[in-house]
Amino acid sequence: MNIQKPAASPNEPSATQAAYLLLRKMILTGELPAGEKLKIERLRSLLGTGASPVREALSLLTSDMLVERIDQRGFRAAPASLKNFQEILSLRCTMEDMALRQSIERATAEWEEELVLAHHRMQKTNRQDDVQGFEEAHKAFHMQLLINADAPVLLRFCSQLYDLNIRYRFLAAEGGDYGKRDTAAEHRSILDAAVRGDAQAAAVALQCHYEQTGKYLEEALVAL
Amino acid sequence: MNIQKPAASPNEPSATQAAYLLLRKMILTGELPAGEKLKIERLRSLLGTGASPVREALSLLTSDMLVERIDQRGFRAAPASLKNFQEILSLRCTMEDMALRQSIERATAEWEEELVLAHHRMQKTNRQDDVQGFEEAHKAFHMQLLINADAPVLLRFCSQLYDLNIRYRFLAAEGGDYGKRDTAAEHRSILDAAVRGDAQAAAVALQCHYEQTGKYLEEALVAL
DNA sequence: CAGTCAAGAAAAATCGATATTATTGGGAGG
DNA sequence: CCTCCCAATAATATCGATTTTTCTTGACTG
Repeated sequence: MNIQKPAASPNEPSATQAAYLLLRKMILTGELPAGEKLKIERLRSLLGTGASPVREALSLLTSDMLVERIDQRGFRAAPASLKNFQEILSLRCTMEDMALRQSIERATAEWEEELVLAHHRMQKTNRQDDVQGFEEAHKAFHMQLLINADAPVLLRFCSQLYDLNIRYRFLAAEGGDYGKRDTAAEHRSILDAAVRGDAQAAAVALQCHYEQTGKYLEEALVAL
Repeated sequence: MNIQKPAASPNEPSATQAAYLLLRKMILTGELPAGEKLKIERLRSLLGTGASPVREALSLLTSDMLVERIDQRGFRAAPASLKNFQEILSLRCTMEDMALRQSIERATAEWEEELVLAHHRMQKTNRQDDVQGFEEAHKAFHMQLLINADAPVLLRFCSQLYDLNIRYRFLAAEGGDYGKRDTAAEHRSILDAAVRGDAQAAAVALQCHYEQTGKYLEEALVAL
């Protein structure tokens, strides 16, 4: 007849999941600085949970290359370096290029609509106003560009690399100032090319988007 | 007085590490079939250890895409499919190509020597005789080809993809029969080109190596 | 007879305590 | 004064038991 369990408890996530999400966010935003030792006891009390979920969450974060695990001597937030940043940027360029082209090649009406939607949602968000919300929408847009490639492993890699990159954005500028760039225009030209079905133009626009990001962030990262 | 640890034991690995290595091997070789539910209790008794190390090992294997984790309903061995195999093969082609070219570009005497050594060790091993040993040597050779690229993230991806691919080899043919292929010759031509410093030739030889593998395995995998 | 629901069973997730291993700081010997 | 070794300390890793959550089954209702 009706929905069984709508409101009250919409599937509470496990403690591990909660810990995973929170720790991930803390590392991405730099709240847990790169290279920092991650002591179980400290995180345990921070999260108000037992040691097991914490350890498991950290193990999962290892997969995302956000945490390093050294057998018998604990965990630490993955170190950051200019070199690492450059490698990530370079990998993103080739892998997202590949994914984007495949995605556009297989374009469907549904995908295009979702893409336009994702772009719209991102536009509607003001980064100054709601960093968290913007970041989510921004990632959603970029992933939507690629998702139609129907290549789960490639997608996963791209998602990982995206997150690793985000971390450097926070590292470079606490406030998240984008400088003088007109990212909105960059996004729009990618969107337009994608919707037009012009894989080549979209790929070029995306590359350009990344080169700009790279140039901008490298300046800020020389301090590392 | 209290004999703590006769230096004899060279750093016993943690239970988690042991569990990780064993489970990984069992999944790669198909001893734990693709898609199979991985019940903690069963693995716990199999490994003769507690639940925590098992769970942690499974969490780590998630990073390698060898295990899937579904919140609150446990773990299962990653499913296998022809499509997944093809994606992995295709990704390997582009990523290893990239890594190999970079690696050769930066060639040094030490690297070349290590490469020749790795090749020699692989040649010396007979797969019929010692599957485990051959597989290790084979992976060592392929990774040595790429290691000089000095790109840790890319290397990690390649290593992951290699392992995922290995799994399909075991899936396709228990005995590990390589059919009528002369893999030794293929390996040699890659090695020769690499040592010669001819990145283009090496990359082509490697691609060829993979195409052969792909063709061979696809035949055996149609059953999936 | 199909669908619903609840009790029981099974499994996952978590906790609290303990065993193990690394790290640190201080003192003896060189 | 420095180095090396050892005890004290801190942190990690692991265990065993308990708590939730999911899955199964079978009786009941419409």
